[in-house]
Amino acid sequence: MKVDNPTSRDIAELAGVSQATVSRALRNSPLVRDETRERVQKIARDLNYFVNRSAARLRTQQSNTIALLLFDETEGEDAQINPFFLSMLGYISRAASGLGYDVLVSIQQLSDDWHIEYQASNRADGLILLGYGDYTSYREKLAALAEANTRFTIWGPKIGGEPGHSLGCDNVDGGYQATRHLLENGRQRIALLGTTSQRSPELAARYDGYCKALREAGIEPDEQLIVDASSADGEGYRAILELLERGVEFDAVFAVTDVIAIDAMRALEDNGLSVPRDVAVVGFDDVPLAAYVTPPLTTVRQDIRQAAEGLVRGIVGLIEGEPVESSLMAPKLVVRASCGAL
Amino acid sequence: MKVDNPTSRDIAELAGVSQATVSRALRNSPLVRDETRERVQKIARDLNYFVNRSAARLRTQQSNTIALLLFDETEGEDAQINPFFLSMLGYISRAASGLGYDVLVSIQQLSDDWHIEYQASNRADGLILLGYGDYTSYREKLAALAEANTRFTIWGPKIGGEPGHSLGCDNVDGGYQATRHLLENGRQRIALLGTTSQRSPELAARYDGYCKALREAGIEPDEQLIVDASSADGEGYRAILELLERGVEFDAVFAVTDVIAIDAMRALEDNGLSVPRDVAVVGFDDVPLAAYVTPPLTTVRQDIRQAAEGLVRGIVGLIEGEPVESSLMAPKLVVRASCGAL
DNA sequence: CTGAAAGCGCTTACAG
DNA sequence: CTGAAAGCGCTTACAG
Repeated sequence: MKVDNPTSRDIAELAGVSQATVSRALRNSPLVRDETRERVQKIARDLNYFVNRSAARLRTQQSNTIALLLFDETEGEDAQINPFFLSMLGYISRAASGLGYDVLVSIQQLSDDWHIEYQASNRADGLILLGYGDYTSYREKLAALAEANTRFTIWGPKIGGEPGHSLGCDNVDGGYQATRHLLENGRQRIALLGTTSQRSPELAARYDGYCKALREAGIEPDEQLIVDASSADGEGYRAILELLERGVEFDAVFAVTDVIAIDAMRALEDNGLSVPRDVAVVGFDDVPLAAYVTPPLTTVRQDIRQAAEGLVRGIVGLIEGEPVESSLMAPKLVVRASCGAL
Repeated sequence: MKVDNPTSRDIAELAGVSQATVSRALRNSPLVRDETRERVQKIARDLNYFVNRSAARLRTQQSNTIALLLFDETEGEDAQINPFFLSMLGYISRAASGLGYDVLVSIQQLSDDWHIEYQASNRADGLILLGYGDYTSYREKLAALAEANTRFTIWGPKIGGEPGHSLGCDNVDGGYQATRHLLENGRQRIALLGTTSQRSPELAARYDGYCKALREAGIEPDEQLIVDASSADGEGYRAILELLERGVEFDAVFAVTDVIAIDAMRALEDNGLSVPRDVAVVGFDDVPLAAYVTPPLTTVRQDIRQAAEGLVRGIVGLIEGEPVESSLMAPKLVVRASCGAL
């Protein structure tokens, strides 16, 4: 009764049926009589038999696997993946598993060109791309994927004309919510720390939302209040210094990322400005640190779980031939102390 | 010249050789003449051909895939995976990819029992288990894996008698380093916040290291200085209050996790004790927050990358039949301001 | 409801 | 150095 690596043939022999019937019974085919099905399944269980997925894959030409390609921005040996994507991974894995798909994870460098291989080699039925939000750098890669009829979905905003399915955060709405919240709390001179360049479409969209909220309140965005800053170390600090140097008055700051915001808060305090009394601050992303800084940072949060589930639904839809549409998710304002509303 | 989903047969036809020769040429077999190999490979490239991995897997009975099973401690819908394991994932993926293996990721609940299936179904050649450090709860599962001849390696300390390969942090050494550092900086009355229970062997080992350092300095561990505390919210705070209530004198605290340490620092400050002037504090883990609290926390760090690479080497060794031994990695003390040494 | 048969696309011993 | 052939373990049309 002990077989080492049992196959469906072994089960068939023990059950006294054909191998085809075993296959049907294990897949709960309605073509099999109840009694037969149960007998076969019991034997399979007793033998610790599991369907050989390699064989099933070859036969069905499906892998029931999704490849999750994480783009690693840091060239070099030390992989530092954006923690936002890392925490998405947990939810992606669960959602995929719920739909019967395995998840293959790979870290990719900008120079890598293996994307197409995943589907072409039958290792995966489709791809989820994380960290490819900056379409401008990846346009060619994405075009090549589409050219090869690869199914993929991407986390990021759709600018228009890009191939493939995407799911993104409505960054315009996020910037709008942040700015509007400051306005509602009586702030009038709201500085923007970030970028207006289309090189970073996600960040530029947050700026657009900022402008929209201001104009809605009858305020024309003021060049003097806008300072360029990236999320690199010290950029937020430097931006505040520049603002102070300009001698322009301001009573609030909207930073397009939490990293910039936290850095900026330090600069404000160092220069004798109290947050939020003198200057209210709002960030974007809700990084784990945001809740722990002093004062705790008001920020805009993207629902990671919803995003993950949307991406999985998207790629599975593409794989199974259902219609899927690219879409944007509404972010949510998380009010803490730094904006002065508490 | 355009074939939709080319197979090795298509390449063979175009190259005017047999399908077997194509297979050999693509795998760089020395049996193939240089000229032939190059001709075949060029055609494959031109056609965007990739070896069908499903077929290769079935034929070779290998998947060249490692399953990474992350244990999720939070039962329920909201997957909150320990960030330490999440960041390990990046390095595991790279190391595996360097050795020619794909990585399949799955989040598992305690109630799940799919572990065996991964290898039995040919989805993976072996498993890496993360978050299964508390052997006592998993002993049965691990025994079942071993019983089924599943190859696996586990992150955690080996207590003795457990089946399978493991790689862990030398927690005794970590606790020893932390305590010894405090002693060297003149602290004599060092409180321990944590647990001595064998239910948490990793934490208990840190306590053992603490005792070892004290005894080496001629100090007998004092029951009065040892307070039970878990990493749950507020436990570190409560532990300090208990210590103060006992009325026992102390000039330093070694907390077995950073979470406890950070919580404890807050309690100390709230009770008018300055860190590190009155009480020096050392934690364990080097969580991201540790560098950002005030004062920055001195702590013990495990080398995530080294751990990841060790686990991958371990499982690949098992798969490829090389001898592998379970081992412990030495952690490293990261000196910041909270211990008073800076 | 069940079985005999074909075939998915490779890899590799065997023969030359 | 190359080819013909077998076979990995399934799933599924086809026939009854």
